[in-house]
Amino acid sequence: MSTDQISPLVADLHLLTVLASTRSFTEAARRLGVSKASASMRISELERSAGVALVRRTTRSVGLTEAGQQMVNEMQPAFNRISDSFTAARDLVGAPRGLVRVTAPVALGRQHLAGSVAAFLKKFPDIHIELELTDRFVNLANEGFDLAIRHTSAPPETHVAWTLCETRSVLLASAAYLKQRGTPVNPSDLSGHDCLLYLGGHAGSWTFVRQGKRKAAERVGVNISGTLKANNSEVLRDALLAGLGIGLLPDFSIPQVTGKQPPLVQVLPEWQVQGFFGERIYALRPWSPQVPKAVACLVDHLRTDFAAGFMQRADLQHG
Amino acid sequence: MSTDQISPLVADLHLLTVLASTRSFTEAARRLGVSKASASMRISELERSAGVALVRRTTRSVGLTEAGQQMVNEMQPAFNRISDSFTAARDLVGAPRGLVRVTAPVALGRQHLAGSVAAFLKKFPDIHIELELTDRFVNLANEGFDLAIRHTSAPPETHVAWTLCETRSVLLASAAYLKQRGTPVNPSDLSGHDCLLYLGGHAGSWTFVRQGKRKAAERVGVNISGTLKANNSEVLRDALLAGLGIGLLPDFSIPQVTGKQPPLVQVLPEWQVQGFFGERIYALRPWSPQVPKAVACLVDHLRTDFAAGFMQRADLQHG
DNA sequence: TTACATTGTTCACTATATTGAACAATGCGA
DNA sequence: TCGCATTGTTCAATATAGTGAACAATGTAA
Repeated sequence: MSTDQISPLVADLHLLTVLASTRSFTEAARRLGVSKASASMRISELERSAGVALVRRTTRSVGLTEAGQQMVNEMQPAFNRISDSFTAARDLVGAPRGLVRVTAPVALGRQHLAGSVAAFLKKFPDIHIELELTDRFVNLANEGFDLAIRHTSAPPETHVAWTLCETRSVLLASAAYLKQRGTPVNPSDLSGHDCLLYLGGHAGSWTFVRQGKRKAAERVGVNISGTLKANNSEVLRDALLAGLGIGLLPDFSIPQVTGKQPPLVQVLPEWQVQGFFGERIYALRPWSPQVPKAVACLVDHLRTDFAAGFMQRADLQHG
Repeated sequence: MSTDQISPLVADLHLLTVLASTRSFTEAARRLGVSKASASMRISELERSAGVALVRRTTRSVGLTEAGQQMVNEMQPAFNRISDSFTAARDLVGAPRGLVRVTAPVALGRQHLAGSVAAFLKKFPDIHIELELTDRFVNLANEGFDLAIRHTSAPPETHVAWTLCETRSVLLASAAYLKQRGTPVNPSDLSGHDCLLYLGGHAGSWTFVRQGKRKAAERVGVNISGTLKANNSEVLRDALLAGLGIGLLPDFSIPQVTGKQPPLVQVLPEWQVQGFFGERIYALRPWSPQVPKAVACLVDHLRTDFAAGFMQRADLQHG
C-alpha cells in the first residue's frame, strides 16, 4: 500500500519504538515529552488501527507481543535514518542547535561538567542540553542519549569515542591524618594504615609502579584494608578530608586549592598506582553516519575545557 | 542525535515526502486526508524547526529546495519500510482490511470495474476502495496508488503485473449503417467506408490478419479514413450505435446483448486486427516486498470476475 | 506476609491543531 | 494581451488531542 495511510499513525509508530526501548510507558512518555496518559491512549489507538495486540501490559511491566516486536525491529532503523536525515539537513545551515542529551558519572558531572556545560550554553544559545548524572552505565541508543561521558580505561568498541583528557589516580590523605598516623615512605607501609577503598574496582590490593632512575621500573603489590568502602568518589573525598585514612582519588576529583593550606597531601608521590579509575575520560556517542553539529561543538568545548581545567591538578602539597 | 526529538515532527516529515511527490499542497493534503490549510501550516512549522527552507513556493507551483530534496531522498525509503511493516503486521491476523487506491481507464472502469468493485466491497466490508478513473497513465508510487488497471499490450517492467484477462479488438458497425453503405467482404473494401478512429493509436491504417485454412497466415494493411476521431472508447461506441461508420472496439466495450436484435454487427469476422487496444487487461502495483492482503484479495476477485464476465463477448451477430 | 512505592489506565478539563471560507498571487488558454 | 481557474496562505471557529489528578493493580522491601 502507499505510505499515505500511515501518516496519522507514524508518530504513534515512533512512540512504539521508544516504548520498545524503555519497556515503560512512563519513561517513554518522558523521553518524548508527553504525558503518560497520552502515551497510553496513543498506543491503544495504534493497536486498534492495526487490529493486533502490540504491547503486553501487566499493569506493572510492559513487553511487546511478537507482532509488536517484529514491527519495531523493522521500523527502528527507518526512524534512525529519518532522524539523522533531519538533523543533517538542519546542520547544513546556521548556528548549531537542537537538544543534546548527555549522561555522565555523578561526581565528574557535578565537579567539572556542570560548569563547563553552563559556559557552553552561553556560547551556543540555540543548543539545549539535558544532563543526566548517574553512575550506571546506560545504553546510549536504547535510552536515547546523544553523548556519554565515561571515566574508564577502555571505551566500548560499539561506540565512537573521543578522548577528553588523560587522568591519573593519586594517593592522598589529609595533613591531620598523616600527622597523627605518620607518613608512609614505602608502599609496604600502607599495610599499617586505614585505606579508603573504591567499591567495584579490584579492591583489596593496589599495585604501585615507580619509574626508577635506572632503566627497570619497580613494581610493588600491597594488600590493603580499611574502614570505609564506597562506590562514590565524592564520599571518598569527603572521608579523606575528614582524615579517615589514605585513599586513591582521580586527579580531577582532588579538591581545588583554596586560599589556605591545601587540606590534602599526596602520599608516595614518586609512585603511580596502576589501573585504577581508568586512565582517560571519554566522550562516547552511539554510532550514526555523521555527527550532529551540536554534539560536535559540545565535544570540542569539553575537550578544550577539560585539557585546560586540569592544569591545576598538580597544585597540591607533596608529602 | 537520538530519534526522540523528531517524534512531534515525524508526521510533518512524512507530509514533506508526499509533497515532494505531488508538488502541490492541495494534492498532498487530499492524499493524506487533511485540509490544505493544515498542510501549509505544518510545512511552515517544519521549516521553522529545521531552520532551513525546504520548499520553494511560487504561490502557484511548489518545488523543493536542495535541502528539502535531500531530506526526502533519504527519508522516502524509510517511510516505505515503516508503511510496509505496519500493513504486514496488520495483515497477519483477521480479515483483510485497509484502504486500496485504484486507478483505471474511464471506460473500462465504468463498464466493468465499478460493478465488480461493488460486489467485492460487499464480500470484504473492512476494505475501503478509492477508485479514480482517468485515461492518464499515472505514476503509481508517486501519486500514491496501490493498484492500476491497464489495457495495454505490454505492462511496464518497473511494476508487478497480474493478467486479468485477454482482450480482442473487434471491427463493428451498426446494422443500419451496413444496410445503407453495404457490408465489406474484404479489408480493402474499407477504403470506401467511414471509419471511426481511436486517437493516440497508430491511426491511419489497420493491419488485418486472417489465419487461412492453409498454413500461411494472410496479412493485409489498409489505409482508412473517417469523419470522427476520439480518444474515448465510449464515444466511439456511441458513434457506432448511431451508425456513423465502422470502428474498432475492445471486446469488453461491446454493448451487451439486449432482448431485441443486437444493434452492432461484427464486420469481417474472420479477420483479426493487430496490435490495437493492447491484448490484455493488467492489474499493476508498485513494487513492495510483499503484497498487502487487501490488494491481493481485490486482484483475485477481479481476475475471476473478469474471466467470467466476458463470456458474453462473443454474443453478437456475425455480419 | 503486609505496607509502600510505582506503574498504566481513566476521566473531566484544557490547550492545541485542524478546518473551511475568504483572499491575493499566478499560470494557462483564448 | 486579458480573464479565468486554481494555487497557497490567512484567520476565526471548531474539534481533536493532550493534560494532570485520582485510581486500581502489582512488584518490592521489610
